[in-house]
Amino acid sequence: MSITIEDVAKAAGVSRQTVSRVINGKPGVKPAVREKIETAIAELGYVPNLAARRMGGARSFLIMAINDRERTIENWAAGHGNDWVDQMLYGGMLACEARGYHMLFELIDTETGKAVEQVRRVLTSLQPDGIILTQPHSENPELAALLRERGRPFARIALPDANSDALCVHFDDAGAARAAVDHLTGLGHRKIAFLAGDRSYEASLVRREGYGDAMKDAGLEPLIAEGGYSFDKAGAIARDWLENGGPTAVIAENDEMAFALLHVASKLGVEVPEQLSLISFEDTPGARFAVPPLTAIRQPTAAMIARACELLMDAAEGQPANGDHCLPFDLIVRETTGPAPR
Amino acid sequence: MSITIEDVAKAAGVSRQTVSRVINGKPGVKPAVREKIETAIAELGYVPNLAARRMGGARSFLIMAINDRERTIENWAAGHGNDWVDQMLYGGMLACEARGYHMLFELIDTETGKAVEQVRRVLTSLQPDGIILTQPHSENPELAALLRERGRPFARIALPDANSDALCVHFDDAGAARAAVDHLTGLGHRKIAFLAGDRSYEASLVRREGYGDAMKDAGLEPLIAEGGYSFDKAGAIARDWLENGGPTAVIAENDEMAFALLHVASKLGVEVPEQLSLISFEDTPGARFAVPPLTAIRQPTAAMIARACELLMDAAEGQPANGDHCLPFDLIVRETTGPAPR
DNA sequence: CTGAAAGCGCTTACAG
DNA sequence: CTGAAAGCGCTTACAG
Repeated sequence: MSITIEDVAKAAGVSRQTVSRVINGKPGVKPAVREKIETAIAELGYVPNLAARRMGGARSFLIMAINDRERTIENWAAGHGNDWVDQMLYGGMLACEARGYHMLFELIDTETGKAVEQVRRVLTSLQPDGIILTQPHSENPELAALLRERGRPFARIALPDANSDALCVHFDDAGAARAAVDHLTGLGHRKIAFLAGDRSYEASLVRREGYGDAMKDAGLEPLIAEGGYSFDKAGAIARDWLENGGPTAVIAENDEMAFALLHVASKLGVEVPEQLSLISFEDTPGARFAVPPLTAIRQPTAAMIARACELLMDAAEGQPANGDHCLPFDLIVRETTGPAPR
Repeated sequence: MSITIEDVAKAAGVSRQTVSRVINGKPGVKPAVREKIETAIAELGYVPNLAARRMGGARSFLIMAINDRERTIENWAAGHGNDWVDQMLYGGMLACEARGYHMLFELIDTETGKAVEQVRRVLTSLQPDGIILTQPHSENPELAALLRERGRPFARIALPDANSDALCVHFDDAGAARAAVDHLTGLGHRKIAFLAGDRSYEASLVRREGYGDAMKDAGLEPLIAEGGYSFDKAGAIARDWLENGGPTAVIAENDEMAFALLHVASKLGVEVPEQLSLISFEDTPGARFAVPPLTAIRQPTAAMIARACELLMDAAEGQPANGDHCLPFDLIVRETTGPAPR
């Protein structure tokens, strides 16, 4: 029912292998023949069937991103939107499309046993040419082992792992923490706290370190509190700080905690940014709707996924990619940072 | 390299057709044999290769949702998040997954010529079992014609089209408009305006009608203004109303226009909801962040896409689906509606 | 109830 | 530079 390679071959008066060569941009076809084939393709509107290509032994032209099932669904169900997924699709779909690939997107359970089983299934049912592991799957060594064993190229969206040379794409967490500190010291702040997330996240550790180093370099005393990425925990910490002459500036590891700070400050009549400056490390769409709008580090999510796709497509085409790729972040200054109060 | 149907057949001591029957849940396999095969499948961890299934002449197990390229990318690029895409994936991915299908998501240009060409391409490259057409593609007759000509089941997320019996899934726009009016009259409002979007959208027309009928039934005078879904246009209209003793309540067709109203009201010192009540017809995540949070009609996006997927999977499995399917909406009362001022 | 045959639309070696 | 052959992992009729 559809036009096949055979139809093109017939129309161009050649064999189907020759058509295949042209489709795949392979050398060794006389220019005149190539042109005849290209004309036939255009006239017939021929488009190769990907399933058949795959069966023939070629690539699947599929890049699969693996996301955390629970967290993703939770966000969707709450109607919160999901900035991560949006930016991932933005970066990934366009990168794939540009080279004739398609991006697939799977929800995988966090629990290792289930995760391995589920990834195994999609690996064989869909046969993706490359896999992108996002948090927290990107830090799961068993998943990496499975992929390596299957010989499937994969990219971790995560900080480099000393025990592994797997391809990884990330951004400069430490540098971003330092940039946040520098922005604040530039405004005259000296009591700058870091409202941290969870120690089980590698990135959180690195950010703390970047923060600590920057503070030390500025001759300031670091102050780190554990907010666990939670609104309530962060709120309690904020209340303690604001009621007891704590920091004049806070760097929060995610928007949720930044919102808590804003909330408590408003309740306590502490003005932002006049009396308290605030930087978030996340910048979801809500950051812009906050009152006042949050100054924030913007992670290059779309760019990281796009890069991962590029590297995986390169690998699928025979140029194995590896190493770690660090992408630049942005510090977006909005309205929650201002000169330190005297 | 992967386990194939042949391996299972060998392990169970049967032919591969018999295994195929079991995989596909077809009748005519002796219970004992079926069990033996199922055991082998479990032990070997066999998972069918979808590309091969497709090539063998079966389904592709792919459902493809077609979205507006420009609008989607625009939202992503602005870092706005994209509630529609999120809810679409939420409803669609889970529905597909539950029956062993996968949801694919394509960005297609609005311009008809390009759209037809692009859809034609993905149709033959990916061979989806079903296609979901979302706005504005769902109102493009050429796309519907192409799909019909190809014999591919498709569902329009749109209001029923009198000229077509194509499967369509939508929600009760007119009923939602009426519910908004009723909520407002229940609060004592009598001057209730409808801030409409664009006449080129079928849904907008239907909502106007629902609004008009409800007003008439309540013995009230309808007042419709054309806001074109635009912040600026809506702002100008709002200013005119608020400065000249206009309506005490407004129903806006999208959040953008509702935000404009809020913005102008705040500028003019008009208190919401004390002096002005407001209902939006969209309820993106931003609606909750608005000050005050918006009372809104919530469209059942996830449910509509899930339903479309169900119907298309039914069709792929031989139970052709048709007709129009109307899903219920929610009126979420937050803080922008209150008793009419006296 | 079960199996042998043919074929889906491609690609990969292998000849020439 | 080009083509004939074999095969990828399945499924669909068709026999028995």
